[in-house]
Amino acid sequence: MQKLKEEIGELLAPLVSLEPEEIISLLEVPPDTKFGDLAFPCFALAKKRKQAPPLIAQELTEELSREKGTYWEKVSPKGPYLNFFVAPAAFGCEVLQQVYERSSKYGHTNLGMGRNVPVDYSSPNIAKPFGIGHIRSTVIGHSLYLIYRALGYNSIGVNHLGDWGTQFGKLIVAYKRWGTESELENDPVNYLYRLYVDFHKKVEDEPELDDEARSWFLKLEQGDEEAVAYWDRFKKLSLENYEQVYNLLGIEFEYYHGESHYNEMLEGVIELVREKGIARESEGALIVDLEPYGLPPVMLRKKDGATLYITRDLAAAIYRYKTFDFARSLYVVGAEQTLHFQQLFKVLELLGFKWARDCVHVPFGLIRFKDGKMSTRAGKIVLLEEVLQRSINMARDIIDEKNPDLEDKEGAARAVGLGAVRFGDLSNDRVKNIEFDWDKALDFSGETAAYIQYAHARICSILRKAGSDKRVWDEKAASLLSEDEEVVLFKTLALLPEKIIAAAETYKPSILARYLIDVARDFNRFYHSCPVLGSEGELQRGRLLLIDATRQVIANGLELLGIEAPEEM
RNA sequence: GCGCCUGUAGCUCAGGGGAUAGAGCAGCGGACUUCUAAUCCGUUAGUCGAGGGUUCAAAUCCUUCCAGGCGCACCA
Repeated sequence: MQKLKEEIGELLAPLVSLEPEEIISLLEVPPDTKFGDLAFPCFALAKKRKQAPPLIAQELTEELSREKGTYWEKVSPKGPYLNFFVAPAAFGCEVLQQVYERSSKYGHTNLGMGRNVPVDYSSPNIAKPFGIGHIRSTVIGHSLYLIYRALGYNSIGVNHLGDWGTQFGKLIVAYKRWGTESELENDPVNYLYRLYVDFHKKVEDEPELDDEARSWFLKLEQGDEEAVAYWDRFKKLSLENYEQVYNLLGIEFEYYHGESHYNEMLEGVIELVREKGIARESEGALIVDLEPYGLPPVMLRKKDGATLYITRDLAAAIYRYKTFDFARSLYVVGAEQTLHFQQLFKVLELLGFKWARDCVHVPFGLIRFKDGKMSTRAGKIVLLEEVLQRSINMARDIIDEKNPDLEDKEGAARAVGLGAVRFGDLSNDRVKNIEFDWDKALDFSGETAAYIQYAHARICSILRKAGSDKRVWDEKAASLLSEDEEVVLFKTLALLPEKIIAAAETYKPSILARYLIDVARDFNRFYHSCPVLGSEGELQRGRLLLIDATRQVIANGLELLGIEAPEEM
């Protein structure tokens, strides 16, 4: 598609006295393929030429009537638009050859030139179970990590564990007051969670518990032996639980640098802020006044001397820049922390760090219950493991029913079950809140991962039956594809590279997810009207190339969403 | 009170200056002796939250209002 655009840019440039790049950026896709495949809107020329746009389109058409390009074969005016029609044989051939040659790298580019992009994602709070609320950061972040990697960036997964903070004070108080060793041993994470919930219940009647928790956290920050021992234990037990989930999801991080990792750097941050003269004491605490920038003040140190979340985030940001010299630094964190990141980036800017503008908060909406927000404190939470397990079980049931003879049922059930949960989070715009609903989370019909995976499996099945010897590049066969369904399909396949770029630029994997739905739909239509194995000779070879390319596009796309593409299901 | 986000078909959502606003689900009716019917085809459905403005052109940009969500100094 890019080649076609470039061709049109070069072609039109002398006629309309615009730069080819300008023309390319003006080109748009018509709402209906009957109009054409790419349209040049003539509004922009109206003033310059002192002519009505439809007339300009008309004239340009006449000037081009004798021309014909490599990838387009016809232009025609429609109202104010100059519409180009692709030359199916040449274009299809080009697309299929690209996919064939680049195979698992089709759609990948080297835009990033190997520059570093740390992606802060998942980042659960230690001592709380891994809830469904954390899946969004995990799944969206991981997909962005993969997408940036495909664009030639060296993405670096950073799990900014919430392994520091007052919640540890709370846990220590709760455990010391009413916890028991045996229960902790028995089911660590859930037990810690229960202690946490109980703490918040009891604090309503005994507000002094809060002070006690704060003082335990202060002890922890000061290296008190008992406090550190508790902290260490709670952290280890929680990490073991998270790792099970990460293993199931196939996620690894380059760094598990939690908040505690930055403890030694906090004094330096405070020093730096003082040096730059942007902080002041207020009511015994150290704050940075951001009022001139329309933001509330931020507190870097409490009156009792303990630091806060943002102090550690400042240290982490600086550390990441020093360590990675990043092109961009992504924070895949819920939208409820938007203000926090505005403040964080503003303070970095005030500290004189030019790279502050390369820090990006990638927000996403909350997952909510019908009756309100999930709350760890109140114990209202759905465990991620439970969702994943139920989804896998459901997929297994469907496989038992639809494809009882399948060999690797377990693998397919995992791919489909996990894919469904992931896709649910990736296919809609991240900023919207999601209402958690079991039926929806476990729905495998319609616009879902299963729909895409099914198309993939069907293709694999045909290719298996055809035999691998038939899958060789054959330019003549590829240029034979001219049925509507064939043309629509390879035109869609041509879009993968630009969709990956768009997803990266907007930090929205949903663009890729929606695109894959289109690919699967176009394939299914093709499947129902154009027999592959039932066709013969060159045409069959051409169709095999087409579906093989489709398979490749789906596989490459799903991979970037972190979703498996099973060969049978 | 102030700030940020969201509001599109009965439901869940795409589209984020351009041509007739699109999918899925649900409903109804069709298509398996033929490459996996987890599929496909047809059909019903809209004051794009409301008003005002900018523009040749607004669901899309600006503005006011309404509704919901999320934040706003000792949590993360």
